[in-house]
Amino acid sequence: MGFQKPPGTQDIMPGNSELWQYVESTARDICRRYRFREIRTPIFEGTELFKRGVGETTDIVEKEMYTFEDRGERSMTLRPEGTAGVVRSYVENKLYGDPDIAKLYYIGPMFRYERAQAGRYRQFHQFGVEAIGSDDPALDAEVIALGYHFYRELGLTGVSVDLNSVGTPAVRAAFREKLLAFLLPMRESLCKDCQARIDRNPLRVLDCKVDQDKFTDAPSILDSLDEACEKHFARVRECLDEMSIPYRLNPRLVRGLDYYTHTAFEYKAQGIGAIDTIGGGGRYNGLVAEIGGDDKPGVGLGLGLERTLLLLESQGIKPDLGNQADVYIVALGERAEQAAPGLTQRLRDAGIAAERDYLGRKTKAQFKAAERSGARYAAVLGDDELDRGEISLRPIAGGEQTAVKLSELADAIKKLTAPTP
RNA sequence: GAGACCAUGGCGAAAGGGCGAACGCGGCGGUUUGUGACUCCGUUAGUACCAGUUCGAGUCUGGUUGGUCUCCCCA
Repeated sequence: MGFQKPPGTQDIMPGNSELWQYVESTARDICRRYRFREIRTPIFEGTELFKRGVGETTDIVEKEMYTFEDRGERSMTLRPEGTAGVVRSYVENKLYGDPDIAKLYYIGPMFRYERAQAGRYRQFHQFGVEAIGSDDPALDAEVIALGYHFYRELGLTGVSVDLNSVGTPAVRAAFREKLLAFLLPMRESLCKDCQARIDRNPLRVLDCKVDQDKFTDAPSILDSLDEACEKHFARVRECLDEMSIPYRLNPRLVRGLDYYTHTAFEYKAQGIGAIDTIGGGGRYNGLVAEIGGDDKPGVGLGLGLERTLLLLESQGIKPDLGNQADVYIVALGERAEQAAPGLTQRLRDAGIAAERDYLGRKTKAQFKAAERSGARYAAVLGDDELDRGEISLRPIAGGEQTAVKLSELADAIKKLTAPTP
């Protein structure tokens, strides 16, 4: 029957879109305070960018990208994450030439071809920030703080920060060997998934839910860090402590993108089905060079907006969205209907959210519509009022209606609907 | 990529092969030619789609599409 939206996508309808706007404006205001500025990059890029940036062997690149050939026979991909595009833009626009580091944020859709489930969609939205140009561990901490601040500002509780250091590529390679030496002998005793993971991504085996207890003696990456990594990580933790940002050390935390170095972190919360990660990020010191720019270090995060919204819902948080009308014009009779458009326009000119009936409905139905509109007052216009150059303001919630001069209607409404503490 | 469950009006929800698809909410109209939230009355779908079994299917079978959830992985 008719057309349907593609699987794993959503129509964000009125009533819900206001909630999105609220979450987005919260993100923007956080960024204003942390001095991150918005960047808007294309939602598709050349496929090669993601292969290079995200990593050829990641799940994202191997099986989740929306890749297509454009009419010029170039391979394009709908962005599966935000960092690669931002870094590309950083390099292309030569931001490395700026005297200050780049502190950028974005809000927008991402695309991954996966089976949808609670909190997972094929088109989803991320709020992300990237700070490029400094290796200061304080910046890692600031990015972590920003995300934590965002959730707290929305009123969410139970959001925790998992923190790890994944070192440098050299550190990781060495650790990988150590880990394999530990895992391979016990290979047969591990669950099926882990046996497969040993080959693909041994670091992830430690995260297994089934075999948790078998890994108590497993080597920890935190013990394998070299001096520079360790120093950086220690300073990150020190900064977080000073900022009063709580976190949980999780040496088994591994992120799904290849570009992370040193700091890696995830925000976790319960309440979205089987999913507990609501956002994450980390440092990516080799990425800018990989994309073809100067060897600039960077750190960033990406937060799932759908997951944030889901969490708001599961925690029963309902912000006042301010999507109600201020006044509803009830027109009684033909003359009133004649006068209604002009009257409505004058109110809107004065900054008032004015609604009226366009379906030729009877009085009773107009009052019901007035109630639905959320307006606190109905402005009732009939022949009597019209003759006297007046209009009646009737409180929707009940009570006496008062007559107001038509010329003073806007002011009267403003006075009546002014926010009262 | 694999699996489980589900699919009736704007919404919620009945009908476990058979009279005109109950009921509630909501909408519209009337009761009350122009001042609503109460009452009463009327009205508002043919059961996601396609095919099959049957005298007869919303109810059984198969397929398609979509949804929910889970594994994998992540936001």
